[in-house]
Amino acid sequence: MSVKKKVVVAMSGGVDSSVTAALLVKQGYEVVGLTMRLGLDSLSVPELKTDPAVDAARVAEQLGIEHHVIDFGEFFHQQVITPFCQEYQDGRTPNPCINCNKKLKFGKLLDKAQELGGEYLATGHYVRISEQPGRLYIRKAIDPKKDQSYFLFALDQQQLSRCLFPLGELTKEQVREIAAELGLVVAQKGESQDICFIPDGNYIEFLEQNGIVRSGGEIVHVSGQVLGQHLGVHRYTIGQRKGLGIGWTEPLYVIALDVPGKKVIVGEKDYLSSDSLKVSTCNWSIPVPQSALLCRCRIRYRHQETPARVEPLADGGAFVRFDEAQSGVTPGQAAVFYDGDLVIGGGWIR
RNA sequence: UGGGGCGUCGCCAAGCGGUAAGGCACCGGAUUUUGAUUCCGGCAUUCCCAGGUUCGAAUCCUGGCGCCCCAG
Repeated sequence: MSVKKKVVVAMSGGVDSSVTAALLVKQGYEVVGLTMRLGLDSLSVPELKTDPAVDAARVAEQLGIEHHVIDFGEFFHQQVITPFCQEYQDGRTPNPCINCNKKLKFGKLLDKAQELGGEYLATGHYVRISEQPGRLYIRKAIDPKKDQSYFLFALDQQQLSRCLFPLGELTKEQVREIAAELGLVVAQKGESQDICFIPDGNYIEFLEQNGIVRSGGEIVHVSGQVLGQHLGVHRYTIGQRKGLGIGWTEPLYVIALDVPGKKVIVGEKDYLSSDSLKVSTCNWSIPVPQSALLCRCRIRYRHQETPARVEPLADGGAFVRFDEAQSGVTPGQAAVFYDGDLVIGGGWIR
């Protein structure tokens, strides 16, 4: 009873993971901080002058906990960056964060946490875990504005059983207050945003510097009329409006990408609507359903989940039909299924 | 070289004598812990050119220039 449970906290040097560590210390855990290096130094913009590992170490020192830094650069590149580029190459729009959570944070990093003797791995995600008889579910965070359940849908029971998410019960405001009260050195840091390995947000440039070759083609209206030229299908994503450079009577959006034909198909907003979609490689928190079920489905982060009927397919995927057509169903993004606050499953839109 | 129509921001387009709407595109910003989306702001002292009438013209007149259509 007096033996403290050991928990490893993934510390990024930001406010959230720092408070996570602080809370766990307060709760009586033996906390060990662990910071990943992802080999992004060369990718980072010079303005990001603070080294995450240094900030994390300073916080760890403040909290009086052990802290380690580990280099996962190669793994990250192999498991996250490469697939990210490949998806764009194939005309899809990837969500690298989900993949990173599955493979790196709750894969490789979790393994490392266990090596360090950690019973759990804690992160600063805004999400909760709900334990039902024999099952663990990702549950939405208290703070709807910060909820990150969508990003964690791919975790399996094994992974969930080793996670701790203290921030799921708090609002961002509360987290900031705690950081300030504790006088954490990172209390004033801003929100992170964009894809972590593309700090300036210019993913097109990133792709082209990482092997994707510009290969131009036509911008074609759904009616067949050629409206212009583009420098590569990888520069576009479904639902995109900006950057087409076409003056039209109405705004035009990217409706579809034709990789073999090197065509970007555009059309008026109505063409973005779909009343159904297919997903592949579903991950379920509920027992794998044998028949269609009704739930709510979110097709992108910050999408208001909408009523849908999910029909499992023999290949491990599922067919999803919405009660009301949704705009901008995008291959490469995840469709996540909810039952109230609980994530019951999800898959990759294809 | 007969007849008709038209020429306003990169594109579409209001205006019809009273001192340049709007949409698209573009640019900037906000929002955003994926990509998009969305939101806010900016964007023609000037209306094909040159004269003329008028207190005043993109709007009227004259002459050019350039398109388009129908005809021989």
